[in-house]
Amino acid sequence: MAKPVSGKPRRAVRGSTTGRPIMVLLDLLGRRWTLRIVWELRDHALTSRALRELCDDASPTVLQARLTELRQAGLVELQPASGYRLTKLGRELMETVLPLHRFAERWSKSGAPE
Amino acid sequence: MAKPVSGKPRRAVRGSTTGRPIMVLLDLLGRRWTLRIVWELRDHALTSRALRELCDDASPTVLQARLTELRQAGLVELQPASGYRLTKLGRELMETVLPLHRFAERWSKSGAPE
DNA sequence: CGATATGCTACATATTCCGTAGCAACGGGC
DNA sequence: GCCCGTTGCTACGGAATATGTAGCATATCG
Repeated sequence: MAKPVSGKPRRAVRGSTTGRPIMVLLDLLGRRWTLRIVWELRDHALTSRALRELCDDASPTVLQARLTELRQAGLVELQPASGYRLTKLGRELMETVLPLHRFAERWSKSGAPE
Repeated sequence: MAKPVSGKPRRAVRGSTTGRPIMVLLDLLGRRWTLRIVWELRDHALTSRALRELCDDASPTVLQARLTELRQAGLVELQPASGYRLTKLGRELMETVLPLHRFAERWSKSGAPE
């Protein structure tokens, strides 16, 4: 485990210059694999490698970056024993994202690209 | 690339090789500006240029690409008079995404990066 | 005819992502 | 001790995307 997540401040988030929370959030979630990661962690902790497999073997570089971002955002935490998992806050996010599943089903039957 | 939206199907969506609707959807939404676009269209139609301003002046290249994807996905349509707006399906998506706003507020007070 | 606004595109530059490989640290079995 | 498998994580070069600026064709208004 290299870095205590608190390390670098760096420019808040890409895009969204306003700082409005919703923009920061949309910006954070609108990155490759971020939503997917949260989704895969929805009901069990996963090791970094298990997570990678579930994410179509996305490259560890990005996954690691996303995981760091998500940890800085307080949505994901790393448990020495079990691996990565959603924090309480992360689980709240999951709650609000879950309905997407039902929508996706409806969507795939009406307008989704194949 | 001037394409009538119905033109080519082209490789379904990046990543998500499974084809499960939720993956396709997460993949679609997990792209730069996609979520933001849907958000900005949440309750009024916008011309491409107005949309651009609202999206921190993102480059027209990506926005145009995203808009095309969203149109192919049946979530956004272009009205000659009023500009871009959500379809019925797009509005349903918006419904399921709206709770993010409230979450973002809570989040910004507990764990968000500044 | 301008003048203005629309949707959309070209192209070169920056940024980001991918894929492969590999590291250091921890544990278990022997 | 030693080997072996697993963990989290990183380096690096090439591929894919995004950015920024400019501009096109069309349409609408005066």
